[in-house]
Amino acid sequence: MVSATNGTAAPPGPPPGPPPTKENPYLAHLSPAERAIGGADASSSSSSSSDALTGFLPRRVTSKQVLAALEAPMNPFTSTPKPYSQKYRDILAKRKTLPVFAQVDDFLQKFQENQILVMIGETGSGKTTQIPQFVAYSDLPHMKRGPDGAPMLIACTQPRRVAAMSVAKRVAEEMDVSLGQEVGYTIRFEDATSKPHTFLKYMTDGMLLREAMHDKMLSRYSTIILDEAHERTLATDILMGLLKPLCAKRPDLKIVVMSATLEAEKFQKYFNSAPLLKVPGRTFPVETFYTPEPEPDYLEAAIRTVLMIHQAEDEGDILLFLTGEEEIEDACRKIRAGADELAATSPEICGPLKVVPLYSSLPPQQQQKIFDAAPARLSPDGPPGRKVVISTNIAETSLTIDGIVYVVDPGFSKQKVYNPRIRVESLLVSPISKASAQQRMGRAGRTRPGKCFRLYTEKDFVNELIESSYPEILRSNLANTVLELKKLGVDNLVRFDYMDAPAPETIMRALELLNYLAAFDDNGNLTPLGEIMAEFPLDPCLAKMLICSSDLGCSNEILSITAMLSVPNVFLRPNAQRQQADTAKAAFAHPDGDHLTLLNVYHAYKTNCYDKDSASNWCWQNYLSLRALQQADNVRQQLSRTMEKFDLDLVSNQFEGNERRYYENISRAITCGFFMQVAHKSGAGKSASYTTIKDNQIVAPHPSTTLDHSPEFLLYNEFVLTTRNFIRTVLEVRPEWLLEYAPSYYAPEAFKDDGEVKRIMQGISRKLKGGASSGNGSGREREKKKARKG
DNA sequence: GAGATTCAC
Repeated sequence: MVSATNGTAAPPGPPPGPPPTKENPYLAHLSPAERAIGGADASSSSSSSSDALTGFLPRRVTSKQVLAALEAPMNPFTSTPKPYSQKYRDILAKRKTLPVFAQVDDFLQKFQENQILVMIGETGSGKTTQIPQFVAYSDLPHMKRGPDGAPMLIACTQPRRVAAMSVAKRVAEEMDVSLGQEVGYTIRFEDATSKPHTFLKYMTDGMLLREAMHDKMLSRYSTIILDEAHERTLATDILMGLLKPLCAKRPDLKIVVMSATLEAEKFQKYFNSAPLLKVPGRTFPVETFYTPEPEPDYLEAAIRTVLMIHQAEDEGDILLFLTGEEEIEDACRKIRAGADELAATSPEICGPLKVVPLYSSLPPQQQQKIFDAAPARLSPDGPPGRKVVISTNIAETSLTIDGIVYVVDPGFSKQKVYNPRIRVESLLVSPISKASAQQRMGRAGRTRPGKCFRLYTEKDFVNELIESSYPEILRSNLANTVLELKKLGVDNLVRFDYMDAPAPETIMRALELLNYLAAFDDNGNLTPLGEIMAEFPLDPCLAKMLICSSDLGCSNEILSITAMLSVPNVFLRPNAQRQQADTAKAAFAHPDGDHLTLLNVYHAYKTNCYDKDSASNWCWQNYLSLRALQQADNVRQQLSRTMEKFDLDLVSNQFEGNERRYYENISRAITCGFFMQVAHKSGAGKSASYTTIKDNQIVAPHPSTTLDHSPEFLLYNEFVLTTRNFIRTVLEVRPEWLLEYAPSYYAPEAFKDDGEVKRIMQGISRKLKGGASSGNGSGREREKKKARKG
């Protein structure tokens, strides 16, 4: 039994767990009544519901037993006995044809004999729906009780909310139970589970990570299944790093890591050579074509290829992958023009072509169009119509379009990159990985055999494309993650067992920031403030600003601003109506900065939108995104609950007759969180420019700003690297506040170079020291006037 | 005087 902790070759035998008792070593964790499943006590009223599970020994279940139980008359998973419905049997017949079903035996054996199991299940294998059910027969979580008296749980994590919801719904149907009872899901803003009944829970990976913050042992879970692990989201990576050592402390906990395609070896190796189970997929063959020579202009080549397919290939829809909104809209226009020309010149060969763009910021109504049928042929014996969807990589994983037969893959996507030196995340058009290329190709073979046209050479595919995309953890600012890890009890962040360790500089940058924000003390330990900050689903700067706002009497306002900053841009600016949109925005503009403008918008939204109709009308008239505003409202509610939990008062300062003060306190609170993101003006008049403090990057306020002047100090929410260095969502701040709320960061000694900012800070701190002896307020007031002149 | 790749708490 020595190897039980590391998931390697645990010999067949009693599973690790509670100490054995006389009657049945495997049921010791059950209450006496529950132990009777073996058949000894048949008099209890609930026994009939358990008939199907008679003879089941937890984690020593055979495929024969499972297959028999699936055919039983009564559902053994419901709390009161219930006969299976006809629908259940119909679905069961279909389930049995899934590739995973052929491997129940293999799965159960490997699962039961090992603590950790790695599974490769290709698309269409049925792994996401079936494996958790197989685990349920083995774990019997509904008959065990966790530390809080509720049933034990099987978790299956997903990177996306929609997947968690839709799979849970499907599995509830398959098990003939109601969604939210025995089978449920948990995603942000929505918990469709029932504590006394749920034993199988689908959830987003981020949600399980949040739960781990409050229960480090994850003691309610008997098995955790990490699905889509190959996507390597930040949350999945952190979860893997937490679960690996947890296995030693929880010998009864089992882990299944499910992944598509390659890289299984990497997962196996990481989890101490865990065994591997391969399940074939069920897709149609896709023939792949490469270009003989590299294409100098992929956009032009893509358009040409789509039109070529339209002329020369059999009926079937096309999916083209491009990198972004602008490129997609551009390609749509050009392909429409090309198709019109073809239809005019050779109507006997080319039928009608419907061109549909797809990207995430498109309103849902427009996104639905990807599911429309291809246009009909113009005459009964004319050439068939065709649909072409031009999409970002949203169609690679998040959205599946049935009926695609041809995929055109230029080999590029926009990817996030992080530069820790200047603490900036930016987007870069980069070559995709082999794994992405495979994924794109697979989209052609979902309903029948297809073709994939890669607009690069085979040689480039083999030699130039990396195997898999870099995991998110290597491409992100980790401030938030580092805070979370500390809260999760990870002491040494550098020695944490990452599957791929981030650059030390990225971690150092995060630690530094958290130390300046006073979330970490100088020894790198979490402060009481840091403990609270970690509870907010926010970036550390936002969390700090929100927490500070209570003392400044403006938490209601900062709460609204935080929510607005946490959702996509609320301002719409359709190409054809830019001017009208800008005029509409001007009505909300606050001259001192965009944060205050956002506050105006939120207030206006709340006063003008009291029902569905008023909301959509008002937003439409004001060029605002209703979707984003509703989301902001949702976020605001969630944050206010966290505020209450920590007794952070929700308060406002008086506005009437006190406007200047009202806004000043809001600006001060924002400064508490964002003092590290401030730029200083150099030069004057039209030649004025801004330089970020300490990082010394030359930046310009983003043209979308509502600021109407050029203050000496400008705080920014975001640094964006596009055509130039822009700072977006900016706010005028006073240098005295900087020194007041971040004395160590702005102490004159903390500046390496002698610059103007250092001199200003020297001046202020001298005055403050002088003023301290002569009282408080008046000295500071004089200081402000002085600073404004300078 | 610009321009969002996608998810997640």
